[in-house]
Formats: sequence, structure tokens, C-alpha cells
Amino acid sequence: MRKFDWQDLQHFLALAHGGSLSGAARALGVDHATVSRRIAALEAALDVKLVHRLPRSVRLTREGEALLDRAALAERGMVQLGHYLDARAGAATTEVRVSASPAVATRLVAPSLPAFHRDHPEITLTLAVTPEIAQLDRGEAELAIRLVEPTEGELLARRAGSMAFGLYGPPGYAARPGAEWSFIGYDDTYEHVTQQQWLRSVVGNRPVVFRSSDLLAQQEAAAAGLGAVSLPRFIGDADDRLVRLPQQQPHPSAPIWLVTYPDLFRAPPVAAVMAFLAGIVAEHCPRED
Amino acid sequence: MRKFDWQDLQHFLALAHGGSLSGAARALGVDHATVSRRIAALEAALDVKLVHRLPRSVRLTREGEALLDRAALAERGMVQLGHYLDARAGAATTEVRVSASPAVATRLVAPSLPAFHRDHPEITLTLAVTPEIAQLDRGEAELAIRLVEPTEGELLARRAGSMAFGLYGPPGYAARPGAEWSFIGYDDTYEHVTQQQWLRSVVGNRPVVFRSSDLLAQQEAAAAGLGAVSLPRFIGDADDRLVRLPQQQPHPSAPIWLVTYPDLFRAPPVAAVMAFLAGIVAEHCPRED
DNA sequence: TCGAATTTGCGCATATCTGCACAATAATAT
DNA sequence: ATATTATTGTGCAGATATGCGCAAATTCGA
Repeated sequence: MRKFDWQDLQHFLALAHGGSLSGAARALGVDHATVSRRIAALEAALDVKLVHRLPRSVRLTREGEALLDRAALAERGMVQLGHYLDARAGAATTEVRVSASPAVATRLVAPSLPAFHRDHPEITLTLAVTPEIAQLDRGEAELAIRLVEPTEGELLARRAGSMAFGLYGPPGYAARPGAEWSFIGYDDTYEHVTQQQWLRSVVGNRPVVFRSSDLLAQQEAAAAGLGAVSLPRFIGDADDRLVRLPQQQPHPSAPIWLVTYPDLFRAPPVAAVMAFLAGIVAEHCPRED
Repeated sequence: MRKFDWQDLQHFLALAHGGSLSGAARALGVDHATVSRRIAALEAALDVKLVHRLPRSVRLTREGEALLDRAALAERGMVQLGHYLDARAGAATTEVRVSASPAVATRLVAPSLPAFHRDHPEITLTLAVTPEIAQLDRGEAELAIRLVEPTEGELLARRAGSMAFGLYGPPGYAARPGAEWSFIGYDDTYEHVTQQQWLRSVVGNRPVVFRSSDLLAQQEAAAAGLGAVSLPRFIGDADDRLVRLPQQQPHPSAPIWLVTYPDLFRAPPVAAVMAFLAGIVAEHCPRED
């Protein structure tokens, strides 16, 4: 089997992840020149250009992307090992990163952050707002709030509650006949989401006047009078500018999962944050089944 | 996440696998002193004794074993990456290692090795005879012949044939009533194997006069007149000293799988060896289903 | 019982790598 | 436009790691 320097690969992954030599250098705690030299060494050893060196940034070549894909398993293993070492050393983890969608992060978690800080002033909680699900196996976060059941076997997943949805619209909508309603929905890239499929079946032939990938933007548009929108109950019910509209078809709810790694969970701060999140979810989004 | 030097881990894994500083040093292509120092560095960074330094050998501590377990995924990833790099570079792989059980290796594969060498003189084929299934993910072999379906998802597995079994005994056995037969079987550690379970149901109350973990030893014992034994057809039929005995219960057969990694298979020599093995199996152990 | 072959441990000269400082370039904000 | 900030590239001195040689210890075989 071909041998290569694992340290070079570590630098390459940091670069691919950080996006710049400087960023990778900061993450690794070394000088940017060192990262540059190790990447050059890896390229020489493999006889491939891995990155395009640009004046102000670097971009992975095709081969670089391919290498990144192939190294995914190794990186997962290294992150897992890092978690184990953390747990074994009883590392004083004081910073816990939570990954969540924008809507969940800002409307569900953020309002309770003061209470959490009061109870756990020693823990710095970071909300990593990510459009797509965070890559726990890349070490981007310690905890994640997901709306789909995690499939990765090594993960510790806890079913925390159910996110109920409702159809909301401007106050006048309740009195108007449903045939005159306009609608607001996700854009095309979210066609696969259950909620979006439900909305499409409800809309029928009526117009969809605004689309956005950002749920909060949809909310604002609805509050401005643009049309009806499907929102989580914990968001729609709290907005005085919107009223809940009657629905013919039952609105499917989404399970809420809290996921982390077993080794991470052994760290008390991570467990504390997980308990905190479970409490929030249980309060605002209790399980329905 | 805790950061650590991946190169140190590489040295540690080589040491754990090689069993000695010198062996690891040879495998890594460095001096033994370097391995020693890197292990010391890793121990210092982790603040744990990983190996007992003995005058003539090293032995992993409990923590070392634990670390080895936790690093398994990372090692798998690195091996996989190495395979990819081999395939990408079109590495001139001329040595292909095949892992197989002793019986399969010596009686099924070995007799055809001259023919293979005639057709592919450029390929050095190594038969790694391993009692248990070889650890492909540790890079111990490029190909493996297994009698159970591989569960690892990343593997490329090919169903090559079926190993049919038969009950064999010394020539005189055919004329003697079955109630007087004695039997030969695996020892206790193989109780879970399908063949052994079948044998036990056939034996009933009749005596088992010899047990061995080595199938070939069982064969020799049977040929010496000791009793009846369950053997693969390709072994039993080829032995003039044994006759096939009538069986009441149908003898279950075992599927024969050829497994490797996709990236390895892209190397022509590996593909050639796999085709060679598939041909042997198809000839001597055709599929039954 | 004795000798040969491995293996680990240690010190030293050398080779390699790293960090730092500075220059150049491009994106961004004022 | 202009200043500011952040990034990459390069040369150099110091720090670090590596390989080599030798000694000590132990196992294996004769």
C-alpha cells in the first residue's frame, strides 16, 4: 500500500476545510508558511496539483476534491479519536457548539440562552447556524438539532420532541374565502422536504407569490400581507401579526432529534447543553406520538 | 476537539501492528530510534503510558489497547485512502496478497499457482494463510476468500461459487452399518460454524473420537481409519484414501465470496488475481443456487 | 553452556523543518 | 479614490527532528 505522510494529509484537510492557508494555519496552531510547505510536499509526493494557488485565496483542484472525498473516512476516524481523547483526558470542555437551522437557532434556542448562561456561566455556548446539516464527523460542532433521523450508526441520537406546523396568514385572511389565498413557500431546492410537499398539495392551483430558502424571510413576507405560509407552531403562534388559518389536510409534523457522539456526551458540559436543549424542545415542541 | 499529531499516531499504529520498534521502523522506512521518540512524544502529549518498554520487545498497555481500538476507524480510512492513491497513480502493483483459510489455500488455490504464474509471470502472488478472516482494512491483504457474506459496506464482494460438502470415511466404512461409525470434527471453538452444527446433528449419540481446529488434520485422521469426517467435496473427492458415505440429511453448502476494495480492484494485477480465483472456484466449486 | 542474532536505549553530527519578518497583491470599507 | 485589512509568497536564523554508531540486554539455536 502506498505510504504517505499523515501530517501532510492533516494539513491538507485543514486547508480544504478552512478555505485558506491562513485559516488552516490558525486552526492547526502553526504558521501559514508551514501549511503552504506541507501542501507542496503532499503535492510532490502524490505528483498532483491539489490546490490552485491564488493571490488571495486557494481553491481545490479536481484532484484535490477527489482526495478530499476519499479522505472523508479517515477524517471521521480522526475526529472520533479526538473525541475519545477529550473524554479520556476529562478535558475541560467549556465551549460547546450547537448546530441548528436558522429558524430553530434564532427562534427556539436563542431566546433561552440567557437562562442557560445563568445556570451554566462556565459554558460558552456557540450556535452554529448552518443551512444544511452540520458535519459532526468533521468536528464542526459537538451537538446538532436535526429534523430527520440520523442514519450514522456511531451517533448518539435522542428523540427530543415533535415540531408541529401550522398554516398562517395575515389577519384579514381568516375572513376571506380560501380560494383567494396566495401562498409563500420554499424555493425549488427544497422540493424534497416533507413540509414543502404538503404545502404543494394544499396550494393546488392557487398562486405562490413568493419563494425563499429562508423560513424567516417567508414569515416576514406573510406578516407583510403577502400570503399564507406554513410555519412551525412555535414560530407562528408567537407572531402577533399572523393568524392561524384553518387547514383541511392534517399538517405533518417533524421529529426533532438531538445528536452527538457518545464520547462527546461523556463530557459534562455537552451533557448539560443536551439536557438544556431537550428541555426547550419538550416545552415548545412536545412529542406527539 | 483535542488536537494531536497524526504522524505520531501513524507510528503508534505501525508499532502496535508490527510488534516491535524495529519492525515498525522497517514498515515505515525510518530508524527505530525515530519510532521510539515519536511514541514517547505521543505518550507525553496524551499523558499516558501506551507501551511497556521491555528490553527485547514492547507490549501495549491497557490504554494502548484502548487507543488502538479507538483508532481503528481512522486506520481503516487511511488504508482506504492509500488504496485510492495506489489506483490513481496507476501504481505498478506486482505483489498481490490473498487471504484464505488453510484448507482453501493449500488444496484449492495452491495447485493452480503454477498455471497462474505461467499466465502472469509479472505478478507475485502471496497466499496469506490466516485462521480467522484477514483484516483487509488493516492492509494485511489485497484479496480475501471468505465463506461468509461480507458485511462491510465499502467492500467489493463477488459471489464466486458454492462450497459443497460431503461425508467421507475410510473405505471399509461404506460396508459397515452407520450405527458403528465414529466421527471427527472441529474443536469447541468452532461450534458456531454451520458445518459443525450439521455434523453434530448427524452424529447423534455416536462417538466423536478426534477433534481439531485444522481441517486438514481431520482429513488425515479420517484417511488413517479413525472415522468419518465432513469435508469439502473438492478435498474429499480428490483423496483416494477416502470414500464418500451416504448421508440422510442434506449437507448444507457454504457460499464462496471473493472480497477486495473497489480501489484495489482497479489495479490490473488485483483484477487478474480475482479473475484467476473466480475461475478456480467456478471449476471446483460451482454455484448451486 | 555458549554464541549469534535481534532488539532497545542513548549521544552526537547532520539534515530538515518551523516561525518570523517583510513584500506583494487583492478585496473591502470609508 | 483611498485607506485598511486579510491573504499568499519568500528568505533567513533558530529550533527541532532524524539517522547513525555503539553499548547493553535478551531470546533462540547449537
